[in-house]
Amino acid sequence: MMTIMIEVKPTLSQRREIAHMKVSREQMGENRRRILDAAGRLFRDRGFEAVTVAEVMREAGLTHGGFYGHFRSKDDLIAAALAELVVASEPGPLALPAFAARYLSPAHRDDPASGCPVAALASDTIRQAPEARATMTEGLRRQIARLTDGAAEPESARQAAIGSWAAMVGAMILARMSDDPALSDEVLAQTRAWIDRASPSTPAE
Amino acid sequence: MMTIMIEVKPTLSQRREIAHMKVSREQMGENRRRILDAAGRLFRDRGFEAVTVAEVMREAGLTHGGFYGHFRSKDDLIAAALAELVVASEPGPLALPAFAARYLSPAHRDDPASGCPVAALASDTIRQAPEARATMTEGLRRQIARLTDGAAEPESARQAAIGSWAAMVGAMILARMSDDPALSDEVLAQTRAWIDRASPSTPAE
DNA sequence: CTCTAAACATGATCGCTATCATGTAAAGCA
DNA sequence: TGCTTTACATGATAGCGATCATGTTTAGAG
Repeated sequence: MMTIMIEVKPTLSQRREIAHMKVSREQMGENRRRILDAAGRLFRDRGFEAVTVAEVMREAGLTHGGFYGHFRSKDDLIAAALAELVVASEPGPLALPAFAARYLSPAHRDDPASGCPVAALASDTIRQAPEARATMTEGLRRQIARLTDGAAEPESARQAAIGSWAAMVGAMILARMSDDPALSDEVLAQTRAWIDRASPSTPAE
Repeated sequence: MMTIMIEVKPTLSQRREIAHMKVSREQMGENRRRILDAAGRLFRDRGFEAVTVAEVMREAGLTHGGFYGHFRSKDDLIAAALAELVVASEPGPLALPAFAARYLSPAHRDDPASGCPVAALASDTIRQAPEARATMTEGLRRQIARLTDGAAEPESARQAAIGSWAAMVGAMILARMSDDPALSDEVLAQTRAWIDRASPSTPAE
């Protein structure tokens, strides 16, 4: 779930001086990707509601008018952006203690925009359109699968995967919610220790 | 955190036929409580943004005009409603396995409006005014205290309290997010089992 | 009992945002 | 090369929602 940080500083300067133009099909595809990427970061940073369509387009280096040439509606963009975020994570196995250590880091807490979409958007998704919820549910299945991949005892591994994944998501939300830095740090560290203690010992990732 | 469900079907009929009136100081206090109660339920159910001031007032049996006689702004209402929700929970100790069982129930999942304000509103609070975040942080401290109350070894108890509280909040959010009932149920059950397994065995609540 | 202030209802206002309407120029086909 | 379509820019539109303005009545002070 910890998506790889992608640096996309769009070369909007290229388009800056030209007014009214049609771009190549290739450019259009890149523009669409830029929109999705900007949306993914903005949504994680501020939630679905607080982000405006115009703002996403601006971040993507375009103006608000062209938006409806790419997406049917803002809800459509939300669904597409979530799918992109969930699909973007590679399906490789995740060894629990090492993964938890990375996930529960202050760096991750302090940078929601390029962090886990579940920690950032799960609550918002609850009230979202069915398609968005379905995408996140599929992401949850995949995450459980990744966390149980290569386990000896499937049953206890599944319990550990679900339990520690819930703890990671909950801890990240609580840590971001807390305005007391010490308590916030402690939530991360203690949850990490808690997961380590309860996890079947696994070699490094 | 699991607030007691309070049935407040206001006797607005009493006010229905009367137009333009000043109410007694006592009535005003009751009205304020009604507003806070309605806000607390609506916010938990649909989040801060999706709930309108007019809607809260309607639910409280009043009209939107009187709102600013009670609160400075919607943000002020949010802060007050959160404080009410967090303070309302009695400070008694919570024995972990029993509390987790109640918390991680399908009934709780299916009724956010009268359920835990943290599971419902923690993510929303992250982007809220400082006062709201401070209130929730204080609530987190209290919750940790309640979960560690009466423990033999303070250190490991604190770790267990934080770890399992994070797991409970995370599991509730994931369970509400999932559109697959079976998976949603499983998240609750497995997280509960995970907490039980990792918890120092405690007698019944 | 009078008078004043309070508490709430009704009815604006004002800004913000999703979405649509129109124009333009270049891409891509014939 | 000329024509048509398209991708995007610019400029509305329209509805919603927080907040304010005003009026009315009665609680509460004297």
